[in-house]
Amino acid sequence: MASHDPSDLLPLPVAQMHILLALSGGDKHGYAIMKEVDALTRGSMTMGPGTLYGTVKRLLQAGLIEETEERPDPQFDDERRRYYRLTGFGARVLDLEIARMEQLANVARGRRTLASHQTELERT
Amino acid sequence: MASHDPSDLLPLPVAQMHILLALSGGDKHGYAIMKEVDALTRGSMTMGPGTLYGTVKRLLQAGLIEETEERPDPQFDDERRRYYRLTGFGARVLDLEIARMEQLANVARGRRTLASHQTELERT
DNA sequence: GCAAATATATCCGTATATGATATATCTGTG
DNA sequence: CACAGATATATCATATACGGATATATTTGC
Repeated sequence: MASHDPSDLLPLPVAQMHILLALSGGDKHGYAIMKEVDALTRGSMTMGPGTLYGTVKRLLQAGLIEETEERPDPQFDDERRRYYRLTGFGARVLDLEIARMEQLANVARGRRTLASHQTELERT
Repeated sequence: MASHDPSDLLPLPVAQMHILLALSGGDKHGYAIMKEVDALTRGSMTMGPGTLYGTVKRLLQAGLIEETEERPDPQFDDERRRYYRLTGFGARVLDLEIARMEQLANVARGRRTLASHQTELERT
């Protein structure tokens, strides 16, 4: 276990954020995470296996996700699968990351709409 | 000058996004960008010179920003300064990146509220 | 039976991020 | 005027992150 303060991990690398977001909808195995990321970004971000498994390893090590033995649907399961779950800590980090993105987007939106006229806040 | 399709550059690395956002408020020199990033993120992201000048170099190379000879306030200027300006291309990329963040944040918000665990969001 | 999809994993080159370090100038204050 | 502290730019080395290529094996559908 590394740091206990979730804000120390911000800003979260994009790949990590995507995986946490995918897992926020429930436990998933690696391959399912890949497809979920594709769906969540409407196909604009395709995550390959290199990014996925490398990032999963980092997330496990940082305690943001954990592997679980529970098989969501034991009847139709595939033995090869390894399921991952968002930890409480991971959920807090994800919430903070979402808030960070929203805050930035809001600042940006404000600027882009004002962009035509030069607001001159005086120099220091 | 690399690719002409702005969406090829997404997702934008965080440092690049911060600098473009800082410049969206008007031309700025390096040191001013650092302080602006600090202000825009309410002090939660402090950008050091290593990140700043390295990233500026990449942004110049990618054609997202350009150096300008115009001195915003020639009377009280500092010769050492190098001013940077968002290009039209850079502005398009920034807009797309903002939209990307908003889209992700919206997806995330939807999920988090369905997650049935009470997050302590400050009441507005 | 066989092809395609599913599933995991690692390697490695490239891209990014960042603290440390260096250098020099400008500004305000005593 | 001397001096400190802020301003300003730049590079280096290291750490971290990303992503294509490759490998291997199983499962599913036809």
